[in-house]
Amino acid sequence: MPRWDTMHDLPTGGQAGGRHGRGPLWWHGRFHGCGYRITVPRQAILNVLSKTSEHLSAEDVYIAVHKIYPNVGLTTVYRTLELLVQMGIVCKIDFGDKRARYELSEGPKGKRHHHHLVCTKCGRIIDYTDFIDKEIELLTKTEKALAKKHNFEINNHLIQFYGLCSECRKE
Amino acid sequence: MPRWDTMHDLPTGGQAGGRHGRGPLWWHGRFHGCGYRITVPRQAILNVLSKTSEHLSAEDVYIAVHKIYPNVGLTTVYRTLELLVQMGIVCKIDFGDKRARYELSEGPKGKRHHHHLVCTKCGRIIDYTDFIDKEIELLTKTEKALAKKHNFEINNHLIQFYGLCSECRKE
DNA sequence: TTAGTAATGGAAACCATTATCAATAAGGAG
DNA sequence: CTCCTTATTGATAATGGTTTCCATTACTAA
Repeated sequence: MPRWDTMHDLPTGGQAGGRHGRGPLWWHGRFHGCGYRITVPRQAILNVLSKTSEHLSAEDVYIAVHKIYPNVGLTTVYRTLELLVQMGIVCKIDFGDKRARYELSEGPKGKRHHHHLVCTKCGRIIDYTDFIDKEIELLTKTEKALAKKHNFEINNHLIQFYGLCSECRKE
Repeated sequence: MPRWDTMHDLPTGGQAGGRHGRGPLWWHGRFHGCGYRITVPRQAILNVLSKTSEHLSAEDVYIAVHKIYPNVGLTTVYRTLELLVQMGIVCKIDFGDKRARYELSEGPKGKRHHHHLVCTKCGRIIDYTDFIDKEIELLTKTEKALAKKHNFEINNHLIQFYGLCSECRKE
């Protein structure tokens, strides 16, 4: 049974190194800077999010973490995800299926920035990155104008398309 | 106490006439066409939605309807809103405050088409219509390309900006 | 080592939304 | 207008994702 005092056996390296070009554990600084502690559950949760390109629900994360650290509770998963969202490290997305989903965020200008096509019938999600450049251009312009007109400080945006995926169109 | 057999006292005219240029009760045809019945609760709910420019939650609608027709239940409100969404008459929006909100939809090309600025601190919602033309242009282009590439039939889209409203920026 | 405080996890509470099901009313046929 | 069929309704109970509580545990600094 895993123990809380064995943090060192956590697989912390892996993809994180190259993916963001910030070396492994790049988020440690962020945590320390905010006065947050680096704990096993938090590392495990971030690790799960780093290793997938899927849109995980809190329960998905819980199950994945639970396989390695059965002691981590669902409550902690929710709390940690909320914390990460608030820190801007993770994006919380709603696809209309009654459960929030989470993915690592890379900021609007990041390489992996994408939006979603949501199938309203089967719930399938397709990520797309097409037109991102023009999108960013328009968004930037819009953001500036809106910020000026409404004195609104824009930090994030959401774009989603809803419709029927190729499978569901057949029927 | 209102009775179910007094449908005729429902205020059905009013804004509906000019707003859509379709005359009052324009949705009656839609209902009949789908085989749906026109009932007091449904009329009352559509009436409430027609008379406001706010983003009402199911409970908001329930309370408003309840003032005139105390017999209408919350369940029916949920059911009717769901039906209207499915018919495309109403838009269901999620602002991240845990409750769905509803507003009359006017289609992407309609005059009143707008998007939202959501204050992540106080929850305030600001409608905006700026850049709608350019937005529509990009969206149309994007929709076409995505539909082609992913064989996805796009029926709707969602754009939202998140940030801090003028009030919340002060603190 | 020792406080002091952040973090955790199990259980219970929350609360918007749905399912159930008997009672009721809309709309068409006669 | 009346009857009949079936959609619709509404009170209540159930659901299920998310939060709250709170006693326990584990970092961190001194």
